[in-house]
Amino acid sequence: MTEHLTIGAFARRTGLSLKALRRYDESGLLVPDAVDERTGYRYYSPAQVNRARQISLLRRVEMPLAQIADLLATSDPVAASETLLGWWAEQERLLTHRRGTVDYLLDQWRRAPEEPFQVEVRSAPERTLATITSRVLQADLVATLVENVHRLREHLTASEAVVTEEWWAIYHGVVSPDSDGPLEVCVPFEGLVPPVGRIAIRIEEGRTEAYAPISAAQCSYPRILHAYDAVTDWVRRHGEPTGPPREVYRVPWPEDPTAYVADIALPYREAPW
Amino acid sequence: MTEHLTIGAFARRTGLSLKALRRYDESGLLVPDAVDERTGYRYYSPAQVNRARQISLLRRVEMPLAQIADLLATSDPVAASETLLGWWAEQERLLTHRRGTVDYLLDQWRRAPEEPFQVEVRSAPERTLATITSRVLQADLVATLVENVHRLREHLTASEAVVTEEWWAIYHGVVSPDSDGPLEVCVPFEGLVPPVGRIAIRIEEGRTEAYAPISAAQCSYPRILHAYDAVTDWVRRHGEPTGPPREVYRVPWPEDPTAYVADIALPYREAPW
DNA sequence: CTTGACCTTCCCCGTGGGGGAAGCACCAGA
DNA sequence: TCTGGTGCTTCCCCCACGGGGAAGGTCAAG
Repeated sequence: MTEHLTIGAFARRTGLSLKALRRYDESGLLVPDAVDERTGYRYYSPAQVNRARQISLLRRVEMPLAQIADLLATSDPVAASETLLGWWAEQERLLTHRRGTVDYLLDQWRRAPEEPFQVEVRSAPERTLATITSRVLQADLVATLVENVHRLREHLTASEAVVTEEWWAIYHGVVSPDSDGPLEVCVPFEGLVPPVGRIAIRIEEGRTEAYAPISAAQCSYPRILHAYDAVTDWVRRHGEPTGPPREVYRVPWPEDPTAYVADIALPYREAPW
Repeated sequence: MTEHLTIGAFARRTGLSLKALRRYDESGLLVPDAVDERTGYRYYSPAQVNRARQISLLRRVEMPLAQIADLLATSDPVAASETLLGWWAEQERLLTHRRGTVDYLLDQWRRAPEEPFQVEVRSAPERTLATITSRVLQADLVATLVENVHRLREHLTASEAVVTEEWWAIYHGVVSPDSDGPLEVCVPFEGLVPPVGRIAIRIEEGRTEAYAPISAAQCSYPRILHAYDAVTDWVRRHGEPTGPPREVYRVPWPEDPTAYVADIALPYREAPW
């Protein structure tokens, strides 16, 4: 049982190709037990079959070689299991997000005449805001919004400021699985409030903004992208944006999914043309 | 609005990188509206933004460029939707199968001392078989088994042959998401039966086979791989395989998941050593 | 000894880009 | 009109993860 296997025999036993085995040798992931110095022939030991099969399986689920190396370097099987599980959870998360993107594309094609969005213009006054800025991936977006609004409201009411239902989120960067903002959650108020921890207090200048009201049903990804598209297109036709887009929530979340829940707003300046 | 956009402006509007845009130009997937012959500058039209954004979204879900080209060449949005949906279903199917592979690996690490399989040897007599051979991917495996056994039994009983509960499936090739057999479903019988349609009648020689009995719980992917491993290892230690492995079902499917349901069998010859 | 199967290295191919160098092109301000 | 700075061009090399195949050396059985 201590005999050596040639690369071909080893390939048949493990389900790996010759090309793959040579590459894994090169990269150090799976080095033959012995290499004939004269001929360069690779000889594998039967004891290596197990590792090779694990590599084969991990490649079948498309784990990168570098991560396979890390994983198999973990001696503790419990830790290895957790690493693998974590990686796999990430794969499932990615798939879930992609499903949303596919849905959006299907939306565009299927009901081609998507109900149009009313884009309006309004002048927003200067306001004093309490804000929390964070980098967040799409998966954690809703939780982050809810949590930060709650923290801001708690701080403001504890400071005896006057707050309303109104709040908004400014997307300084794209929030997607590949990109994490930054995202600034804002609650406007009246009063005198100190900053604390990650809560900043700042003045937001007055501005003109184009906005589209959306319903609760339209507010979830990916349908919300249609509203962004509509506002962005409108602004491009009438002028140019002067800042990042935002979602403005002005009422409590309604029961009725067709009821108004928020505005997608984009500050802009009219074109000189 | 009929102005041309430089590649940089177009990139910002569409979320595609300069590199990507140049590559899409090269490959014909997204050719600029105009190219200055003298300078080589690419100029895109605003009307191309839509196509570019679709490409961007499809790339985010990792659809290959060639398939994106096909998809966007489809003029009928209904047909395009169906193509996209079909492709997406395939992605989900792949993920489901990969989850099985991951589970198998976790199995190996977590309960390291997997209950060992009893590998026995038996001599199988020559039999007359009715068989259906088909190429099938892992996803359709169970349905194919059930359906083909049913068709074979129907034909045999209609021909007044004597059949028992026993049947088996011979895996002439690996059945996985990447590989589709061939798979031969066999029902042994006594009597005189003509072939019909895809049903073949053949003699199977007697042979010696190593086998491991498994329970219903062990029969589903990926746990069943452990049984295959056990038999294959045993055979390698005692001789060499003389044919493809099979799953032999000898009793009706039991209620109790821990009850015996099948054998994983591998014909083999004793080693000359 | 021959022959066929098996092994070696080497290079090019693919996909979908990223990084960066070298060299023009464009536009605004002085 | 010159001069930046920015933007655009091509070109080449790089990544992962191999597949395909050429050219040539090796092994083992008949």
